[in-house]
Amino acid sequence: MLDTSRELLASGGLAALSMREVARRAGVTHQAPYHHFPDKESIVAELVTEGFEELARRMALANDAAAEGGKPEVLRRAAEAYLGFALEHPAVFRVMFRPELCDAARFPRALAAAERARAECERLVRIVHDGRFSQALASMHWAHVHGLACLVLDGPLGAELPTEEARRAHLMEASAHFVALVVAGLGIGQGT
Amino acid sequence: MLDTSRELLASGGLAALSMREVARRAGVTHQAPYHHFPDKESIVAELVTEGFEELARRMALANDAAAEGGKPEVLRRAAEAYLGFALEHPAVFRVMFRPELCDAARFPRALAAAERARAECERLVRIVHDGRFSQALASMHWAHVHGLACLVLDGPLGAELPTEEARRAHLMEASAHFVALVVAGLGIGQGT
DNA sequence: GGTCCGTATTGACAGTGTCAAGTCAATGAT
DNA sequence: ATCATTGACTTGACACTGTCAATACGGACC
Repeated sequence: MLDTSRELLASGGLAALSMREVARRAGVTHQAPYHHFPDKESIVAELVTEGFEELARRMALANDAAAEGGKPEVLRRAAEAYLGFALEHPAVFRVMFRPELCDAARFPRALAAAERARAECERLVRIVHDGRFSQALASMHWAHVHGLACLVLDGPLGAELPTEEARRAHLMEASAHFVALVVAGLGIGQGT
Repeated sequence: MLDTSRELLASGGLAALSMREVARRAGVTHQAPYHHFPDKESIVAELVTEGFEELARRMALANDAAAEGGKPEVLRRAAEAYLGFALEHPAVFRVMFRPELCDAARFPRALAAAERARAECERLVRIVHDGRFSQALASMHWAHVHGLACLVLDGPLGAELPTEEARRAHLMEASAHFVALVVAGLGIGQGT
């Protein structure tokens, strides 16, 4: 059932995800899905929750690389994690950042999952900036990867980078510039 | 007519923008708008076009500050221009980056306007990086402001920064960090 | 055996975008 | 002056959506 919803969302975007269509694909009448989900928003919320959980998982894995690879490696892997998720699940990613589709007050699980991803972002900031943290710094890091993801999915970059490899390569190149700036900035601020 | 559409979009998001509602507000029947716009997509496309034109205008103004203020000032003003537009016209901004709502092939004007904004971004890169340009560099800069805008409009930042002043302040603080990194990176690469 | 509950069905309602045809006034050419 | 054309609008329909209401079925439990 959720699988069907995921397929619909992935194939035709949010417009293709309709209660009646998932019922059709399940071979039941249009009202049957309402016994498993109170309304359409609940289905979307479930997909959003799963999305944030998966994203947080990937971000956590990237942050765990701090021990072996050092700060540049953490930044590289974090970007790879975030952008990899966006490229592999574009439709889910888009829906995750449209709060009007999934009221936070009604779906605390979705909010908690998003909070988890955010916590990983905060962890990254502390790792990279030697324990220091500010919301502005976190926003800067998050905005970098998020902006890249948005631009390649729905912006001008997406139109002219047709293959997934081209997109990945371009994103990692742009991200490498950012990482270089950050490590250079760290080097100026102090040693290491 | 377009004014009504803008109001609806601004007040209740894309969901509130319906052909029948603009007809209602104009005091005519539901079919009348179809004599001025072939379909709903055309209205959205018009709003998107205007949006990109205004955005490009603001970006151009920011870039023109190169003569007086130097690179950091250009970067600051560019961020202010982009984020200011997003904060002042959130609903239009959101629609501008949802290509499924406005087929580029059908609406070349919208595409041209978007291209103009992009050209201003390229101009900024050349100004800041002493004439050098790469798509990856441009993506990095664009992603920074675009990511910030998306996060504050629809992401976790938006929920806890209720007033517009708080949002503006936070965005400019995050952006200042980025600008500092860029100028630091430039200082390392060469003199100046 | 009877009751309850989860699952499914049928049928309806309001709302949407959009097609098709018809009305009606103004305009311009013959 | 008459007539055809054009543009703005109306009426009426269709298919589609999410959702509410009432109804049926079938197994679990007392």
